[in-house]
Amino acid sequence: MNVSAPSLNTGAGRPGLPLHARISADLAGMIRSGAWPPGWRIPFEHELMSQYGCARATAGKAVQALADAGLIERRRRAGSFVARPPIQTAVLEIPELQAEVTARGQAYGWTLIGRCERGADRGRPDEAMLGEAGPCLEIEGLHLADGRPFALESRIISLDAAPEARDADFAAVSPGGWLLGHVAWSEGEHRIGAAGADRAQSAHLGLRAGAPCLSLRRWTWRQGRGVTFVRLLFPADAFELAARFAPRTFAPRTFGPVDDKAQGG
Amino acid sequence: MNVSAPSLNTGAGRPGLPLHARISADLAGMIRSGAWPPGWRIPFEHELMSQYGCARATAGKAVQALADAGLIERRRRAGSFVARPPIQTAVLEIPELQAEVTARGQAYGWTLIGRCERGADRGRPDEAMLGEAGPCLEIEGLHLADGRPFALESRIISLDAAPEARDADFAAVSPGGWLLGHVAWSEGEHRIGAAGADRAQSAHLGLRAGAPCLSLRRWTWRQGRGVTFVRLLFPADAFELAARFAPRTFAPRTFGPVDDKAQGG
DNA sequence: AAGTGGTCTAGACCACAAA
DNA sequence: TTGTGGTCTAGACCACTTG
Repeated sequence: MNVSAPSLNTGAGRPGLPLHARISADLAGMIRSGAWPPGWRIPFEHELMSQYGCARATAGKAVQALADAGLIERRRRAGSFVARPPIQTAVLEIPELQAEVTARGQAYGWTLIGRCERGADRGRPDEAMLGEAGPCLEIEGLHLADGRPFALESRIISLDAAPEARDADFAAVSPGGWLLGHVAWSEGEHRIGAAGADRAQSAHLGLRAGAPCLSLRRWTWRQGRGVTFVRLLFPADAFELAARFAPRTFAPRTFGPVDDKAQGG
Repeated sequence: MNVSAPSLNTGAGRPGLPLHARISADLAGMIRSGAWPPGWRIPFEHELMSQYGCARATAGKAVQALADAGLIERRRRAGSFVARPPIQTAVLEIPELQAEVTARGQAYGWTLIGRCERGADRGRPDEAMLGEAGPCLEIEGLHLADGRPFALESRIISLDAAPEARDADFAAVSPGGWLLGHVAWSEGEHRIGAAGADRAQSAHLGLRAGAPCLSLRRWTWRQGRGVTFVRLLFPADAFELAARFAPRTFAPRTFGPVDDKAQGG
C-alpha cells in the first residue's frame, strides 16, 4: 500500500503564466485544498526539476514564493514543509478619511478645533511612545461627512521631525492630508480599541456622554524617530475597519503608474 | 551642477549577509532615509551589476525583493521607481484568546452558554455572507480571564464544511481552539468596530447595558465555501488590537521548527 | 528602434543539518 | 557523511514600452 502524495498536474492548464508561477500555483493548490496537510513535505527542488523539466533556479523561485507567502517553511537538508495556517494574521487597510467619506457619496469636511505649539510632555504615555522629547504641535479637529461629525482627531506632530508643519495651515487642510505629502517611508503602529466618549469628546461628536466609540491610535516613526501620534475617535455606528487574510494568490503581477520626478541621470 | 543621486556605499559594512540582501538593504536605506524620494528612479540592474560586481540575477533578486516589499514599482523599459509610502496598510495580529490571557499571567477559562443545531438562516446578514445555506451549529460562550468575563463569543459553524463539529465537546474546548486543528488553509475577513452591549450581552459580560465594547467579527472560507462566522465582544477596557506597518526588513531569514507528519516518500 | 525588466538555463560552490 | 537549500555566475531570448 503506497502512501505517496497526490500527484501534481504539472500545470497543464494555466497557459500564459510564467513557468515558475504555474509551479507555485500547482503547489499552492495542493496545500489550500488540504491534499497536503500541515507538516507534509513538498517535493524537493530536484524533483520539481524533473517533473516540470526546468532548471533548478526556476523550481527554487517557485518554492521560495510559497515560503515568502507563508504557506511553507524551508529547512536545510530536510526539505520544505507545509506550514500551519496563520489564522491570526491579516492585512488591515486604514482608509484615508477623506477618500472614505467621498466613497460613501458624502461631502467631506474638516474643522480645526484647536492648535498649539508646546514642548513635549513625557507625562502622557501616548506621547512618550514617540521617543525623544522636543517641541511639538498639538492639533485637534473634526472630520465631517455631509456636515455631520464623523471622527474626532487629536494629533501631535514632532517639530524636530517635521519643522515645516509650523507653517502649514491646518484650518484648510487636515494634518493627515498634509503629512501625506511631507513624510517619507515610515514605520508605525496602530492600536484599535473601544471607548466611551468623555464629556468633551461627546460634545464635539454630537453624542451623549459615554456613547460607545471606536478608538484608533497611530504612532509613526521615521528612521526610528517619532514623527506623529494621532488618535481618531469614531461614533460606533459611523465606522468599521475591515481586514482580510489569505495566502498569496500567485496571479500575474500588475503595474500601476508612478508619477515620475525630475532628476538627473 | 550635477543632480546625480547620492551614492550607494555598495554594502561595505554588513558582512555576513548575502550579497543580494546587502544590495537590498543599501537601496532600502536610500529610500527610507528620504534621500531617494517617491518617484525617484533607482539604478538599473545593469548599473548595480557594475557597482557591486555581481551577475544580473543577483542584482535582479535584490531589486525584486524591494518590489515585493512595496518600496518600489517596476516598469519595463522605464526602470524601477520609489513608490509612495502606503501608510494605510498594516499587518494586524488577531491573538488566540487563550494565549493572550495566559500571556497576561491570568488563568484562562471557557464557559459554554448555549449550543443548537439548525438550518441556515439567510435572514441574518452576518450568516448570509458565508455563502451557501446548509445545516449549521450555533454556539454561544464566554471567555474568562481569572474567572471574570473577557469576551463573549457567538459562533456559527457550517456542518457541511466541518461535519466533525457535531461530535465535538464545546463545553470542554472553545470552538476557536477546536477549529484550529480541524481546518486547513483558509481565506477570511475581519470587521472591527465598536458597539454598546445590549441587555443580554451586558448581563453575560457583567457590564451595564450600553457599555462600550470592541466588536470583532470574522468570516472564514475554505476553497470559497463558508466554514465559520464568529463575533467576539470585548469590554472596552479589556482588550486592544495592535497592527504594525513597516517596509520589509531584509534581515536574514530565520527558520522555526515544524512538526513533521508521517508520510510516504 | 533601443533598452528595460521578465524569464530561463546549466552549471557551480558553500553551509548546514539530518541521518 | 550526505544531500538539501542558499547563493551565485555568465550567459540567453523574449515582451513590452517608451522615446
